Amino acid sequence: MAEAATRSGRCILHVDMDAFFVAVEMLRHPELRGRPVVVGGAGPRGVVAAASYEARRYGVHSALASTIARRRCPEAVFLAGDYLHYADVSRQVFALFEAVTPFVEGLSLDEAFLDVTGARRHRHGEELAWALRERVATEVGLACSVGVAPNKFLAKLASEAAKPTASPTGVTPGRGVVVVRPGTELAFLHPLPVQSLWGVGPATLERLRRLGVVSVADLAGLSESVLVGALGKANGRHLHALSHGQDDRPVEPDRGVKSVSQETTFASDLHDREDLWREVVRLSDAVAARLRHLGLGARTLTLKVRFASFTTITRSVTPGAAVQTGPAIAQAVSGLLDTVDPAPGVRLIGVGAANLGEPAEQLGLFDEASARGGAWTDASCAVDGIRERFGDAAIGPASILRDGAMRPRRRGEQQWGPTGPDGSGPDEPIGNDP
DNA sequence: TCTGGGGTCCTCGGGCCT
DNA sequence: TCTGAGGCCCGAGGACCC
Repeated sequence: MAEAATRSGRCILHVDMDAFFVAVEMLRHPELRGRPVVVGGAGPRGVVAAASYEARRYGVHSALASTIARRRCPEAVFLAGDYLHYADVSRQVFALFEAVTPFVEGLSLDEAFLDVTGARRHRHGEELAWALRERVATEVGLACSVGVAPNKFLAKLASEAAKPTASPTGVTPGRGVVVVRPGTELAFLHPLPVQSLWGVGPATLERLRRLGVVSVADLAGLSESVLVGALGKANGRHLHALSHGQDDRPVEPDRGVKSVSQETTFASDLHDREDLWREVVRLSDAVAARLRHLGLGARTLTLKVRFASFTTITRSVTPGAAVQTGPAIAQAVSGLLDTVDPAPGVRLIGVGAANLGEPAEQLGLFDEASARGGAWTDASCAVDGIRERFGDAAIGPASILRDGAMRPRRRGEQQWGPTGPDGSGPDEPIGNDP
């Protein structure tokens, strides 16, 4: 079955930065090297975004509640994180990727697929992987792990196998580069636990366990019809193909944005509709600014609410015209907010925009401006210009003002959870100083 | 005091139309 | 006029990923 994956002769690299956010912080704070370091939300509802391998020895990992992380590793240095700086460093790293091949598909700031099938005419895939790893280390100062394989999903598994590991006894350096050669796909793949596969999360794992599936080999032993019956058509077919090493998805350098959203978790639950409305206006404004930056409008708007019980609901509306201003989005979402009862307590609220396309004209406040294409569009462009010159905090919707204080927030700020009740959060490393 | 933020994709049910 | 089938769109939510 691996033949299908190799017949095309593709060579894909998956490059994954090692503990990226933490590693970037260590470039700025060399004194932190060798210490347990955690980047993430430091407030009562924050989560870990990244942990150094020294911290992982204590069972600290990404998505772990910060409170638990502190309990497990009290001596760790906790950093609030600086998303914008990480994005800057990411651009440097991606520039090195693009020097190897134009076919680079970024998955996140710290991870990408590279199709080096063409570049391989000059050098072997493995040679390219080692050279790239070396360049990232010498020119940016960061470590990465690279998987080399005939398709994307095997390359991803290979890079995982190349990574360092941490256990209570210590940190074991990774192999750096792992190659899955054509003809060895199934030997590499089948011994792995089934949850290694892309798309097998807790829910799917539980269903597979009921079928007696533990390893990828077990999965490969089931027919496609059995998997479709258990997991649905798309997921069943997908996992059946993966279990046989088959993955024909191309590396896509320009994957367009499909949706834009912004959400926020409150340090303490909100019960008042007015408070929620202020947040909706602020989030709508932020989403609109990003839409304008992308030159897109949204036809579908979604309100997301997570209650104190952690149950989450979404409500969406498709008014018709594609909008890209804060007031237009807030207006559409206001009707959705009216259907929500905040009495039980709301811990998170979010505004999303989907069904993206050419922006339509907006309803205007002023006739003259409306006739020219929309007052809110004009006003929003002016706001964009002010923010460009003076920063995001310089201007915002008046309706989010309370007690004379606006609470602007930049994109990427507080990426990993709310700060304390007073809005404070650590900017400098906290924990036991050296 | 457990559980963030930003995405993508899929499934399912209901409404509408032919 | 009624009914069922099928296609399509929309809304809601689940699952998964980094």
